[in-house]
Amino acid sequence: MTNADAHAPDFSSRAPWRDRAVARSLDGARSRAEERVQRFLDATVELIRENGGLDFTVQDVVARSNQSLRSFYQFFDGKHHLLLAVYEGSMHAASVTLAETLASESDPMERIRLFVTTLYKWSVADPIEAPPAAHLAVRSMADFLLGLLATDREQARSASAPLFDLLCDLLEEAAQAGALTLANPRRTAALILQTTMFNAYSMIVGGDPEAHEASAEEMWGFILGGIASSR
Amino acid sequence: MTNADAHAPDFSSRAPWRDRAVARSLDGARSRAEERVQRFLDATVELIRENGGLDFTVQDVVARSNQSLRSFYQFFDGKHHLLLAVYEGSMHAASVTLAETLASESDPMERIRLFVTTLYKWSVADPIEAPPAAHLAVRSMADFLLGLLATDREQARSASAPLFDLLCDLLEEAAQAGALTLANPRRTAALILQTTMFNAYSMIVGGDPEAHEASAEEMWGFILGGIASSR
DNA sequence: CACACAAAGAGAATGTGATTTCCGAACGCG
DNA sequence: CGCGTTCGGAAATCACATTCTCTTTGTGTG
Repeated sequence: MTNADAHAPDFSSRAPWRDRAVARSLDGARSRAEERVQRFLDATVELIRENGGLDFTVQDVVARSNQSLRSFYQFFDGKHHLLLAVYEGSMHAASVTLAETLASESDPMERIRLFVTTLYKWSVADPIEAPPAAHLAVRSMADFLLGLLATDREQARSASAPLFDLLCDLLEEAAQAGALTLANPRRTAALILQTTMFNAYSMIVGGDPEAHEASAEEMWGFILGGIASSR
Repeated sequence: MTNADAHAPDFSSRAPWRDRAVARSLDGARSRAEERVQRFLDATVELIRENGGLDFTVQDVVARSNQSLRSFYQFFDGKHHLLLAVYEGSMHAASVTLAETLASESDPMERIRLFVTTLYKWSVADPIEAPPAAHLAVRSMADFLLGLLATDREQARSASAPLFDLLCDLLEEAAQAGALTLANPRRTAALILQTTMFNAYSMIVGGDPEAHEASAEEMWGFILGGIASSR
């Protein structure tokens, strides 16, 4: 959030006047704090990408971001809250990127298909060669997410909301267009998300850990059937 | 595995002759070792059931089973291997119980439906009020399973094999009977298992965390559509 | 300019668990 | 009876998360 996105001129990197102005106007302290928080988040994302999982230490995050333990615990309640923040950011970024991707497609059903296959690819992707946007391969955070589901249902729900809401919209769109009839759009959306995001399980258990390309369509077939029949 | 199952006479609890015979014939040491391993496993299952998760210490397991840390590390490489053993046992027990349940039903499609709805109930059940058999609510071990998927694909695969194989058989049965046409039974089986076992996600994300009863059928509808359309 | 002070870094101290190690008692066997 | 293996008990070690203390630095004020 520190940097403007790529479509707009990048004021932040060359414009000392702006820094000064912002620092002076908006309480200074606040923006400085936000910048420090962001440095922690960025360092965390880097670490997750590098080792494809969550097995890094808080020390690593601190060192990577050139800050101190003291500051870390000033801004975050603990590692758990850091991960939650990263997860939320990741889901949000994913939904934004997806929405952009979807903009080029107008057929409602086709939009849903694009949503599913794209998210699928991100979920299955090797965490190291990260997905295009600022979000992470879902796989890297899957165990955190499950832990969250067990302990803080409400947080899990709200963190997942961006993707969930987007998919709900897509489903209702399709329903409006008469391409689909749904008894319960919300639960259907949840089932689709679940099927897509936890696909690592079936990839591995079902053998053939290679054939990635084929299976995106295969899974879409499965989901499509599930949707279509629920009328 | 220490006790014979309920359908057979229980030789183990009253039959000193048998204990002696076994101990003398099969190398003695081996059976004694197996008994000790089993005590660790039993204690672990108890602990998981009691607090509905994996947040107990190795010390707890040791104390509960009246053995020593030293012995524990003699038999297991670490907590991870203990959990793996418990998970394998759990999946195996689940597949046995399911197979028994299925025996009373002859229609192939109906058998699949029974498989899915039963496993679903176990997966969603409150871990404390454990499922009927020796296996655990899948939910209690879900985060372990995901960790395993990330680190030891091969182990994850083989541990899940009992359920997977059983479902594969059911699918092929149905295919033989002409009730179904499947392009790739193995991947379909994996998708079904995934959808069923990780349903906690969609239960929570999709809101309505209560309505459990309805959703078993709802999910079966989703899966049925997915299967049926994949011809 | 010197001082008070909040912000931020360095890193030692603490606490919880997992994993290892050491020591001595109990047991099976010649 | 004495020897070697097995195993319990408990202390030692390690890795990390989390806290605490002390020092430095930047800033505004008299």
